[in-house]
Amino acid sequence: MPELPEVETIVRALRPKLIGRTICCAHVFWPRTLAAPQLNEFKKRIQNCKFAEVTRLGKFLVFRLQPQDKSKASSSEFMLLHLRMSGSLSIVRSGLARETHDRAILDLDNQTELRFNDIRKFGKLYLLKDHRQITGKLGPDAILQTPSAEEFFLRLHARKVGLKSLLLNQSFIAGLGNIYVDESLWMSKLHPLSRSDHLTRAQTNLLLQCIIKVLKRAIRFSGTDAGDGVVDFGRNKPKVYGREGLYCPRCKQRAIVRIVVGQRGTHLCPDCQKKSRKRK
DNA sequence: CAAACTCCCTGTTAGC
DNA sequence: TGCTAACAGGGAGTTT
Repeated sequence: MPELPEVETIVRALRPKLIGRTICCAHVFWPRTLAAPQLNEFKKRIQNCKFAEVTRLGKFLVFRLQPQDKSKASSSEFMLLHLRMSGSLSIVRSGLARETHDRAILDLDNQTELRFNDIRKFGKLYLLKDHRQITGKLGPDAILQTPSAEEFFLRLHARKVGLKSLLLNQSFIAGLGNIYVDESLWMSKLHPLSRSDHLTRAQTNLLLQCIIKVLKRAIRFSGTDAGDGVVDFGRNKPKVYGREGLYCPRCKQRAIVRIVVGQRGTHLCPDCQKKSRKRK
């Protein structure tokens, strides 16, 4: 499940291979992958565009494309891609047989292809003149736009929700998914159901530091091995995620438990992560 | 406003 | 062995 560190890793790998390449032709094999515009217009507008920038915002991949047709006005196009659960990208030499779950392919001008493969078909592709249309709904990117400690405290206190739900909410902070929320809460010894407006300044400061630490470590390791066989991003192993029944690596007193929070499997140490008492 | 539920999907796994 | 049902989950949308 690609979250911020995995998407960052993908961006870094793709950037040198894509910058300067021109798209010759686009193919979409699963229509619902393309969120906007319609297929005909997508193919027409993306053809002869050159990759000018490869970045990300939250979990969105953001490709800035420069149209090459001299006849057209040459304002940038933005191709946005959200990998959701099972999406992945690869660059292969052209002419190879299509893989089973390939949903879209861009033919490039150097005998290679950019392929989007997505088993579960949840991924979404956009081509937009103004990417703020989509990315404008995102909260600050956890790494690229890290909020100040004060801002973080105030925003947590502006809401009255369970911590985990809020950290998963991309309009609150962008980039965290199920794994890194569980890991960040464990590291900061906070309970996923603690209310966001009950945290002290010390706690919100610590939480912010832990989020940054967890994400940067994962980026350093090119992602996290969730142990689900879907993604193998190296040797960065989670401390609690997917480790139900195993001893907490910090206190070594209690086994990790799994609860459900907002329909998401949630892993925590019942000893380290006590739910904070309600303040009177 | 917050929480709960539904939908989109398919590979994996538990249960019979 | 072979089948079916449950499950996983990001995010948008709907209902309570």
